[in-house]
Amino acid sequence: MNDLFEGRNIGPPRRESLFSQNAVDQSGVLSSDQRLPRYLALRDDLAYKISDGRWNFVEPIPSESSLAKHYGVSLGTVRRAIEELVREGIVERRQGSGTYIRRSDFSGSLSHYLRFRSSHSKIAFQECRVLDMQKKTPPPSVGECLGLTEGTEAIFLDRKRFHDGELLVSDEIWLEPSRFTALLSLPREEIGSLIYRTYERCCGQVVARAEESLKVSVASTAVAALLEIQPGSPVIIIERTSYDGAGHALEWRRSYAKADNFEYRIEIR
Amino acid sequence: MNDLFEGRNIGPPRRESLFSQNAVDQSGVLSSDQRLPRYLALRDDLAYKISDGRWNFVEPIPSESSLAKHYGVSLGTVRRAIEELVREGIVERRQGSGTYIRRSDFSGSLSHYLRFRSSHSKIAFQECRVLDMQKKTPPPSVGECLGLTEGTEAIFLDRKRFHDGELLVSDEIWLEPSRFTALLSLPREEIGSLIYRTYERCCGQVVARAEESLKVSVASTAVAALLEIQPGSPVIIIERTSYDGAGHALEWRRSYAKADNFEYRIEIR
DNA sequence: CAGTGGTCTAGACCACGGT
DNA sequence: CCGTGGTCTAGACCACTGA
Repeated sequence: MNDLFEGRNIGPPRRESLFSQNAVDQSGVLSSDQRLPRYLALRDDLAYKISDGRWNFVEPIPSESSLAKHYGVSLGTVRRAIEELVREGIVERRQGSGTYIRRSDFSGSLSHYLRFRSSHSKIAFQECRVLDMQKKTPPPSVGECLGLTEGTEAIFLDRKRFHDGELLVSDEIWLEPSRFTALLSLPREEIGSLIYRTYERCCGQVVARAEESLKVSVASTAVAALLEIQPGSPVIIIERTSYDGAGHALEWRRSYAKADNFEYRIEIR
Repeated sequence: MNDLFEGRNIGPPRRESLFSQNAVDQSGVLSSDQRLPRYLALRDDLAYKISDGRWNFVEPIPSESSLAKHYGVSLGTVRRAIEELVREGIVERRQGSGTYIRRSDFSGSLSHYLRFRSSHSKIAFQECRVLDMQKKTPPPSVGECLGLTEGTEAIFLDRKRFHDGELLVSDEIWLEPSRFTALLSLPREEIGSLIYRTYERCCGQVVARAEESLKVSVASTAVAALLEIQPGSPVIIIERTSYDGAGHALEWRRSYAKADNFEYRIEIR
């Protein structure tokens, strides 16, 4: 039970302040940067323990009061640390139940902002098909992004997304090869639209975070063929790099989408 | 001095709880929804006082301790309320100095994400020119957005933005007429690129918040002429509605930009 | 019903900013 | 130097969840 906690240390009393009531490293806790506020040191330690996979998604992490007791800090400090993690989207609180590790649902992804004008029904029918999956040498920039040495093969997927039968998005996906070998033995039909859940179920890889960029271009003949549109039509290009909890790149992808189906809204403050 | 505070009430003791130590409406304070947590009631009251312009941008709002005393709540509750306002971008704290009302700097605006490939110099030279300014009847959708009755004239501006001498963005701006009449007597040359500062200086109108949407299209002949590009080239269309602190729409604008100069990046969690 | 997070208080010291 | 926000503690009651 106590091994639920073993990890890095948060830091000794830090700052020789008079009011540091707690002998802070009694129970094998605390140590790190010192000048860092305790709630941040705690945040870092919790983030580390979350990323190394010792806690799962279905059970809550240890309760606030047990954390406070374990680390020898006050409840308020624990709450502050957890608030940070909530703000960062790493964790989510459920009153009466506990604090849970959050998986990204990618609701902030730019490809969420594709409108589907063709769908007159309320529920847009979405279908995903993986047309190709093989080991292949990625372009140098992609290989570098995945942390591969020059010339190493990666896993390549060619995927198409349809809405109400209309082809809207074409994805080119590159995966870090050593972590995703299990995927290659999976029939292509079983890699559905929830590809990140497949990564979890089949390869034990959890995407925690991603970076996306969006730009606009006109379809070359090659891209036009991918999307079954006229060359010269405007297309949206979304590139995404996905990372696990430890910050290692797992996936790089580039999506081409018809530009007339895209609208993005934000609020500025 | 006390009139710095007069405004709405936050609410009587709300919830007949035993631990409600403070006779909460002694000094003319508190009242509102009741079931609302106090820190939210306080947040609402502060937001109201900020929006009605009783406090300015150069001085801090009353200190946490004076707010706590005035409202008869604890310091922690005041801090929680202010944290909300910070999170919403309404206010910003400066340690040792005070808490200040924040003006939006629009750093989150989508038009910030225009890359300027033409500029090889480090500093992109930006120039803004207002080509036209007049009273004009806006399209019904714009008039409605500004809260005008059908057929009422608004103030229209045609503005171009250049980078290193190259025309990149064309703006069509519509302003709520009664608040911006002073603008009409200003020479067009004096409305620079910091148009929101002009609104403040010249008309006393402060933009607190805005909503933006982005979509992609191909240039019609009219738009192609605006941007001096070929018809059929891809263009970015950014529409923005700006609001004052009380939530009234001040400005509606639509910007056309060359698509090949746009790249937007986000992080997903 | 026990346990979790949510709200709230009261009061301490610290670090920073301006006078 | 004083006043501001920043960190931290200790302990209370409330509202919700799930067994």
